[in-house]
Amino acid sequence: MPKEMRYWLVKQEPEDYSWDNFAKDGGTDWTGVRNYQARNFLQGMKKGDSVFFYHSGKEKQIVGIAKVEGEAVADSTADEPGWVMVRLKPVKALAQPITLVQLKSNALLKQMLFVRQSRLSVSSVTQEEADEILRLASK
DNA sequence: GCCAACGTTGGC
DNA sequence: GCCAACGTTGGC
Repeated sequence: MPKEMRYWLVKQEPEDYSWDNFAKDGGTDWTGVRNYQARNFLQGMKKGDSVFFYHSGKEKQIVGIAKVEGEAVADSTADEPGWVMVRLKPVKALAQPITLVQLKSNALLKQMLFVRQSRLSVSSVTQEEADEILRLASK
């Protein structure tokens, strides 16, 4: 039975928590999501899924790939119940970061949910989009 | 620094 | 339940 591979994208201000911080930590609980749509995506994550790591703010580029280490659990940093966090582990930095400009100039990738909805901090990525990102990143 | 897009809040 | 006002986010 072929294993279904799923892809996601999380966004982070590098000034708050950069890929380098993440790589140094060797993994982190993705906490602090306080948006229902983003929360629903977090809840959809399954162990082994791949997660693109995007730097917002000045950089605006996808910089690395992470992996989901486990199912969503209650967010320990939340004041109210109902919010979740997911344990993520770094896999590798992209050989070539993919900038937002590149994404927007690509017919397929400019359709990405997170490109269309820039404020969404966690989003899903389709297999086709993931393939294209990985193709660009290995150039 | 500005502004568009979006989500949340609170008065009615 | 509607909607105006407000706050936040993030691209430009």
